[in-house]
Amino acid sequence: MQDRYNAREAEPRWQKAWDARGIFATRNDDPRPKYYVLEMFPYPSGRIHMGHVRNYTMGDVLARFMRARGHNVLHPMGWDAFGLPAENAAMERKIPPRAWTYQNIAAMKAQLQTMGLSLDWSREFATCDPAYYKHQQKMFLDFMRAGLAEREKRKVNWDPVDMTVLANEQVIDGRGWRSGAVVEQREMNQWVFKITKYSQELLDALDTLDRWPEKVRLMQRNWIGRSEGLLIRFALDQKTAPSGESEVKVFTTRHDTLFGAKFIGVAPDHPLAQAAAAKNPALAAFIAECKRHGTAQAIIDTQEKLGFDTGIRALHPFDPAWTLPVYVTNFVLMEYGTGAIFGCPAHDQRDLDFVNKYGLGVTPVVCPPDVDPKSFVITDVAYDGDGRMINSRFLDGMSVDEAKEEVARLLEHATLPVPARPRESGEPPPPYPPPQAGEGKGGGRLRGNERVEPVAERQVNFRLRDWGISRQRYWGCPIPVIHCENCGVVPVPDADLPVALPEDATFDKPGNALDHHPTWKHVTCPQCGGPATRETDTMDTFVDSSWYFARFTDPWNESAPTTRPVVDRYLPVDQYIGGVEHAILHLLYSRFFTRAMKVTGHIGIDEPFAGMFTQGMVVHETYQTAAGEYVTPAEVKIEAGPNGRRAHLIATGEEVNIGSIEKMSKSKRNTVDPDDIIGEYGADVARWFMLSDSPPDRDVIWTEEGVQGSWRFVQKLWRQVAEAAELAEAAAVCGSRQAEEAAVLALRKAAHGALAKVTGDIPRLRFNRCVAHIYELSNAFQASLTAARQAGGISPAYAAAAREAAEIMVLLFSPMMPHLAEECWAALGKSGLVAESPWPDAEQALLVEDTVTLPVQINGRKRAEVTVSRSATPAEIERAVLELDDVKRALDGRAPKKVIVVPQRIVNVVA
RNA sequence: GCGGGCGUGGCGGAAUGGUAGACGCAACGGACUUAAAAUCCGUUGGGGGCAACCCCGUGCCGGUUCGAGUCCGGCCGCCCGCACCA
Repeated sequence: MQDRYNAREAEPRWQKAWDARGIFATRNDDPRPKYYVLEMFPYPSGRIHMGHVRNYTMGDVLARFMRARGHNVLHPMGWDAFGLPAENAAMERKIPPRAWTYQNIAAMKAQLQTMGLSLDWSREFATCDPAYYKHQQKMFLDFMRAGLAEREKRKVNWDPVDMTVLANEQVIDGRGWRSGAVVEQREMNQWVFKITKYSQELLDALDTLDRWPEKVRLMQRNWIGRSEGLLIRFALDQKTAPSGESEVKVFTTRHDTLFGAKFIGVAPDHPLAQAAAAKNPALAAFIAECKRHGTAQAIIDTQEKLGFDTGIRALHPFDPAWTLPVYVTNFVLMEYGTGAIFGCPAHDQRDLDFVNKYGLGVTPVVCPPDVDPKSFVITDVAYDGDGRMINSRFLDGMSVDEAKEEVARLLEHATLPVPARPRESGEPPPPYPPPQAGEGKGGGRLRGNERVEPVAERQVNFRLRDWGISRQRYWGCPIPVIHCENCGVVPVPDADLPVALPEDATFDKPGNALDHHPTWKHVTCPQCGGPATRETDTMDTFVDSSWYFARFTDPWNESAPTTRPVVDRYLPVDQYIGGVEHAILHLLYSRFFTRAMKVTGHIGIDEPFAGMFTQGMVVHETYQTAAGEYVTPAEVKIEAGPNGRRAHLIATGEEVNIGSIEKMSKSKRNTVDPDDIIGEYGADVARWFMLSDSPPDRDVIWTEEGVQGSWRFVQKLWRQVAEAAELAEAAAVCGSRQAEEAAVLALRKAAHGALAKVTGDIPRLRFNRCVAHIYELSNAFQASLTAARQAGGISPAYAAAAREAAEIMVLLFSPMMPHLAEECWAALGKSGLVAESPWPDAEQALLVEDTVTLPVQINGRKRAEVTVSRSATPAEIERAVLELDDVKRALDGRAPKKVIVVPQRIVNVVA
């Protein structure tokens, strides 16, 4: 046996051995209970980074563990292969997106394979493969038929640099999430998925996802943004209203404050604002000014609330003699509610700031408890708490909730004439539950000869918008529809799928290469046979990743996206692992998509991911030269001494500044290449270090010292196992020694204790604790071996115990360091592979002690210990404790006030 | 502004309301070595004492409890998410 473990030589050897036996290929007819482990599949950028190493190691530990526990584990991998970088590469390097993508996939796959992951590569696919996206196109058509995919004229976020439309979620601080360019608003025809049909359901079902991080559920809850309120129609004073306008609809959650109303505020792009601006150049200028600020200058906007009096007056719903001025305001959003509010300054800070600026007055209508209504005034801090209604006529004395109910009740029974002109835009989003046929807009009932509608209706509003999926890009899944002058929008017949991307697109001008292609879009209409054009928009890449987890269950099915019995058996994913940056978009879209697939018969469940885990980032120190340039960790040598750490450039010896710890990034140059680490130390060391120290959901700091510590531990394990193997061989020839019974028992207890702890911690993904338990076992093992060596002889019983401990230890670290485990397993003379060995069961008898040592506290401070029989009664324990010298001294002859005995835990004497 | 999370040695972090600091890193001492590396053995929250031991200590201030890092209330700080959301 070698005295050093050679990872570079051993790791590829064991990878080949696993491969040869095909042990990670999952069979769909395997009858054992299934367990689906999935890590978020990567975008094929060309290189893996440490974040991937961490993510995939965690999933692999779980997969190997569950496999050893007898499950039919599905652990697949694929490629999120569509996306803009491929087109950028095409432009910059004249390499077609497809070639670039597959080249990257090959490189990254080779890297992943050096990690020794227990992946079923037979299920691998890339989303850019027509064999994948043809099913996606099929589902798009199914969604269309089910009313879940529609074409709408929409105001969209246009990224002028990427020349594409972005979803609201992809606009961050008014800038494109990828390009960083300031986003413009444009009206365009867009395909959308009707995710808002599921707003309530997506919200409600969050409560059932008990194995998701609370943080992620909360983020989704906020994103969906449900609010209950009242939609109130304010009639306009006809003398002041623009022609054709008779009312303004307002959504409010504070209808209790209606008697504190001082103005109506409408968004700059509200129809009423537009109508008023038509005859008022100053107003038009104000609106243009608002729009110009619009997105980017959030900071300035938050400070100053601006408005412009339209001259229009609205009638108070409870008092036609009371009119409210209608202002165009810069703090009301067209995108939320109806794009109009009524302002109650006393109980809303924004309204108060506004009113104070324009001198519209303040009337408090909710009086806090324990405050005298007569002296209650509001000057510059609004009161948004609970209280009793005041200054509110018939509402006076009610609570906020009672007042809300009363206002809603009265106004939903009052009526106003139906406006003459149907609204075009500014309609509220669809109410929940959806209106029944025959109800809704344009309806109303008759009063005399006049059509009337209620003044108000209770409404639930959601922040969530429909999901716009059209992208003006080449490298994405084509939307399978055809535009015909005669027939309109015609779905591509199923038989003609896939609508494949042309291979010969060119990328020499900005915009959509698919649209620029000379021939691709010109087709005949499937309905009338006349000339027609293909849709040249492709789908948002989030569509691709919204169902890949389902496709993995049967990627061989050529005729359908899924095979029902198979997909229904494997889903939901038991444990999904990925970065928190996908907490909203990807996870919410996938949840919607699964429901849409259910409606269209492709799947039998609602929730795709039963367990979700968000892992932390990999962070690293930064290094800067005196000139302020960042340098990479590889260029730096660190020296540590009692006076701290110093860093020098290896090349020149120049001292560099050790800077803050940050997420690994190219710009800070603080990345560490997984290839370098695996090449130098081996995959097991990289894997082990990723699991050590930090809890998996927190950031982990990558340090050279830590990696070296892991490397030393690998060598230590190897030596220990080797020593145990030699002991076992020697056992037959050694004479027996009875004195080692205690050593045998202690060693066995250490091994089985660690086994029990690791077995409990892996399914909870508490890998840092698993690592600590394995260190502890190794330390105990080391101490035991040293003591045995010094005792001068080894009994067969001890040799057997050492061997058992070694085997358990190897099995315990095998999910984390699978190559080393195989090498050790072979050294122990075991036949077969660790990867195919069952997980051992701890012997319960070894987990309990015959005697227990309890800490003894006096007045809550630990002062002594008492060792008693495990089965001792509290009375017996109390008697033993009172005999202790320390306790006697503390009591000084007096009787204790109280003695608390917590069985198996602690004793507290109250003196 | 709203919501959530976190705050423990030199550092990363352990600790079902029950012995605070497991385990690792770093540092220091010793053994082995001509020497170094590697390895092995030990020390390492602060203060006091010759010692047995004693006192203090989980961001700060209070509270509940026999007992609080953990629960409750109020501050302070950091991180994350959302944000004129009506």
